[in-house]
Amino acid sequence: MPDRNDAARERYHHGDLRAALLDAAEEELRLHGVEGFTLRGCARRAGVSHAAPAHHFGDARGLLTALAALGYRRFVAAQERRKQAEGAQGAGRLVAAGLGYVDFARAHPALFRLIFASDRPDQDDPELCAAGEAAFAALQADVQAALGPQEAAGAEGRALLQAAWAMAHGIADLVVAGRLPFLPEGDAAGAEAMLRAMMARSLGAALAPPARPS
Amino acid sequence: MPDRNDAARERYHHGDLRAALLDAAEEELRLHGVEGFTLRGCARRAGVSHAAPAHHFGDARGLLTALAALGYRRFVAAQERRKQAEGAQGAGRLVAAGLGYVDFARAHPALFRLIFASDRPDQDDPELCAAGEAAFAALQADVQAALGPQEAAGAEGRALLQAAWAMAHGIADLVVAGRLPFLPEGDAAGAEAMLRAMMARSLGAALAPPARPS
DNA sequence: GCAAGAATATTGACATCGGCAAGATCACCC
DNA sequence: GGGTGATCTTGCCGATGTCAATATTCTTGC
Repeated sequence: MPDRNDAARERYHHGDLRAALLDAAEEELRLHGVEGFTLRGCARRAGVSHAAPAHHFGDARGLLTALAALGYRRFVAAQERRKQAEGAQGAGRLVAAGLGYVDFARAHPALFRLIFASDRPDQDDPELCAAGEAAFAALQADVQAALGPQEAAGAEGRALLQAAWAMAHGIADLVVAGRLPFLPEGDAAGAEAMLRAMMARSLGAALAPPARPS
Repeated sequence: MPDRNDAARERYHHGDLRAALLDAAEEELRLHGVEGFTLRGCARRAGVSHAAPAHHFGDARGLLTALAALGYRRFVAAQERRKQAEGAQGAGRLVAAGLGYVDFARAHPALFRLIFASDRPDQDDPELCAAGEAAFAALQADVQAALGPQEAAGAEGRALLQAAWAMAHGIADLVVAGRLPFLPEGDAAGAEAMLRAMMARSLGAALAPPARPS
């Protein structure tokens, strides 16, 4: 194994082309969007021939599926980061998760669309399915934190889960599309307060059940 | 003008190729999605050569832009239909509009994605801009109906508008993606009740301001 | 050590796509 | 009824995704 780190790109065998292609694909996606994504462009960016990706991903769909799965895991991580950073408890975890949802969409708009609004990834792929199920499980756990295991399993739990999810998703998708009209551009704190208020609204009475009714 | 209705497809000049191409494009979009959309496929479906669309729409983007504008107007009409069918008043108009929003997304998923989640239409196109502004104006009018012109112009009006929009959009986009887990498939009335409850949740206190607090 | 086979990457080919240019056909107007 | 502009076709080009054939390198067994 004669050091393959610096001289990797000069050799016939790349060394870690799979990871390099995922990096290249992410950058291509960022620059050109899902609809301008090109397998040959990825290969060029990674410095290999146009047919090289096939050995690692099969076809373009395979590469985009792997990228979507990778992005999905980062999406869950962004929500987790928010929850931990805020030390959120109870229903506050749902609010924090929603803000993390939007964080991810703003940071990686093309990846967000690849995951949620594209037919190109293979939704039956086991890795992608697992990533999606992990995201759903985290959401269910947050609903439990908000309502307790008893309520969370019932109709109110389902309603809360769907409402929080739909609100977060709607905000995120509209932000990516540049269609949230009153979101302040320069004012990060103001924007955050607005998003927080929108999330809180979707939670309804769940936000402060043990407190007095104001 | 020797009757051009039945024999139109046999002639060198089509007669109304622009409209025929829009029909063909809608069907192609429905079948293959935005990402599988093909200008040549549209031309084939309309029974003309592959270069014919250029004379009416310039390029593929032009055709998709015109289709998006057309779809946007239908999208507004779907919301209007709901509001009238329910005879909705006050904040109920926002709920009805949200249900119309979802109606459209379910009936025309690919068109919905073309409008809200695609970079291919030209968002600076005057016709498309006008359609978008009409949709926004209708939403503003519904907020006025819910809060009155006074409140609607203030911060609460902006918050209500964005919350209702984001909730409706989130539901619609998740439905199109097949990701609303608890939406009953066969039970139309149950599904409608669930969507209605989600919309109502996003409106917060605005739903029944003149009534007693239950 | 080293040869055989597997893994990895390249080259070349093909069908299809979007867009352009040149030519054919038709409608309309004076 | 002839000309002019609009409409449509044909042919072409570069780019793309995928496949087959080939070249290079790694690994494994002996």
